[in-house]
Amino acid sequence: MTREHTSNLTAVPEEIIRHFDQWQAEGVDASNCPVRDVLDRIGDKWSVLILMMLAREPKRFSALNKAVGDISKRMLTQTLRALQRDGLVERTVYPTTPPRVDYRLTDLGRSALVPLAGLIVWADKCHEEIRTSRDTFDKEEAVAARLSA
Amino acid sequence: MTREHTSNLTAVPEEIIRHFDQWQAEGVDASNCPVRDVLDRIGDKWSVLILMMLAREPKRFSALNKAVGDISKRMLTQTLRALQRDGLVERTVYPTTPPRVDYRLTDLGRSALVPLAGLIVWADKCHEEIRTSRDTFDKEEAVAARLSA
DNA sequence: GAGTTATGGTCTCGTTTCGTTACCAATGAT
DNA sequence: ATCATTGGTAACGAAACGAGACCATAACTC
Repeated sequence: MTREHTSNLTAVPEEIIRHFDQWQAEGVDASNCPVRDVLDRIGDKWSVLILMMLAREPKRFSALNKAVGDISKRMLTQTLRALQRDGLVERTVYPTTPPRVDYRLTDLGRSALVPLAGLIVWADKCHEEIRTSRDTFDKEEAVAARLSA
Repeated sequence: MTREHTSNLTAVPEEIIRHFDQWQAEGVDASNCPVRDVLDRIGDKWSVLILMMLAREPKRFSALNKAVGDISKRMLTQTLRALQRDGLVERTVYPTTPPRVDYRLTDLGRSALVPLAGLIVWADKCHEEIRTSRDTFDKEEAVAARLSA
């Protein structure tokens, strides 16, 4: 049993766990927890995606709209405004006609991508296992439903 | 050198950026992007919080309810079911009266906490800067609104 | 033996948020 | 004169969310 294998799966830094413990003791309401504050914002449906899309280079509104595919203009506007408000994204308007608007990451936005990259790698690695688990769960649920009917 | 500054302080691994580029080329619809699949799920309002709360040890439903504070029982149930379905959390029922139900992280759930910890550290470090940015943005917006009125 | 308490939910209902579609202003091309 | 293009807004129906009432069961209290 290599230590490497086990600890890769289960090594949550003790320091972080202590952090969690502390928050837990106080109760992590939105009002008193900075992590809540930040996670509620970028933890929405589109923010992470858009940060990803801007990683390499600035993009125009329409390019983002096309890159994400199933986002509506409404939500794209809304998400970009929120990211801009939080200082993760910068908006530049060129007053031509038709107008041209560029969105680019700020330093803060780029810094966010570092931890997000870790999450993305994890998601990519584990999504197969997750899908399998979902299938199993749904099948069991279907069986249970049939029994109770 | 297309990008002059910034890469010293905030290095996003080139490998990750290439990943983004690739997805971008195809357009990241929910249907074809594994990261979307996973992020849409755990990127909701409560999942990350609950994973955090379970980091140290299993917890009962009521303990989670108290720890998170402003979550409703409805959403707690819903979130826990989703996490269970995805195989991140395990649910154990002890058929006593009143019933007792434990929730604990699976190995997969623990493995998620590693990248999440990175995100949490980032959030903790940057939330002050983000708040400042919000204040500035809101103030400017207020000025703009007054001008246009 | 009636009332109280405790747990882990579910149900209902009103509010927020989201997604879809239509529309707009300004200009250059046809 | 009409149409296409860009970066959005406005309005409306649909879906998700939050607050609170309710429930089953049994042990304990009076």
